[in-house]
Amino acid sequence: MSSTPESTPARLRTIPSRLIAGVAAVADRLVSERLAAEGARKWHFAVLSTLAEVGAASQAELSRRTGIYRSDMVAVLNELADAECVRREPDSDDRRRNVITLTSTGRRRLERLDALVTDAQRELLAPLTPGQRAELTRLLTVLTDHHHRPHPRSHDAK
Amino acid sequence: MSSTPESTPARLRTIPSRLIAGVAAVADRLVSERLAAEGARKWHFAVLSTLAEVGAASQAELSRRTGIYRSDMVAVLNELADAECVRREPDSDDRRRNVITLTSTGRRRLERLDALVTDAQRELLAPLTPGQRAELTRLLTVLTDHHHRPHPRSHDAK
DNA sequence: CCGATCTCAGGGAAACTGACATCT
DNA sequence: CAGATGTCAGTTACCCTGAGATCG
Repeated sequence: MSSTPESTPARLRTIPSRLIAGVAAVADRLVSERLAAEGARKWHFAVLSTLAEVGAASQAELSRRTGIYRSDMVAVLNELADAECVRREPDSDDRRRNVITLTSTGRRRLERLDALVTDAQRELLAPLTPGQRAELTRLLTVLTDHHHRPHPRSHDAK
Repeated sequence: MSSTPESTPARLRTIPSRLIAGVAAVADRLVSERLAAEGARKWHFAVLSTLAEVGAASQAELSRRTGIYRSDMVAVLNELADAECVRREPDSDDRRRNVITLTSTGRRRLERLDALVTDAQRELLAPLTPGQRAELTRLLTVLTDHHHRPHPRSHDAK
């Protein structure tokens, strides 16, 4: 198998957290490479995808739904707005907020990015049977649901 | 349960690469927090664990086996050497190399860190039955083996 | 000359913290 | 007043590149 004379020690290789980190790295690379071909990054996809599903939203809401920090959201939205994929306008009902809206340009861009992401998933899961893919998704969902938010990542209010 | 009215959109929530990234983040946090209680990080554990399994090794070999970059390995070994967990001495057979050896202090430290890491795995996989844990490990192993190294991460020659 | 090893000097993306002014 | 929001300025850990010096 491995052409290298050296390989990861058995102890390390079977530690679940390391196994997961390794697969996550592969997955991330696959997705990022595909998106980079269109000059996009995964956050762009996450934001566009969220907007398409829930309609217009404030930046804080987008932050919670995508897992991107408020602070980092600013730059992402700047990029998307520069590319005319979203519009950012002050909310007249609540003047602290900006209302982010998906443009038709953004919708078309999302379609392309979505295809790339789907492609990457196919490549990632290629070695598994359909049943195994479903089982993997199921197990991962159980884990995320269980360890779900006491996590700092989505800035949950308490 | 989430007290927030907002949640991740269905489309995003079911994308395998995002699912995996989420679990990987949880896993990483669990492991890192436990190790931090002993003032250690995961790289320390990886290096000590590798040394315990394969005996003395050069830095480049450690780099390949653990997945840490040569460049970053320097600092990790400095820390481990400062804590007297490893010794670093020039190789008399090949004077380009340093031979890294696990000390008895390092061995004791590894025992403690290993317990912490094992603990973190237990917590991570707590919501799964033993059978599910085995299945998850199996699926992840299939994926890592299949996507195995055309990867840049371990500086494979060729 | 070619290649491997160790080291250092960075860059870039990402995760995260803290602070501030503005608004409800 | 407490709390949410958008923004900016940071830090930290990682991932990764490149280059130089030494050596086989």
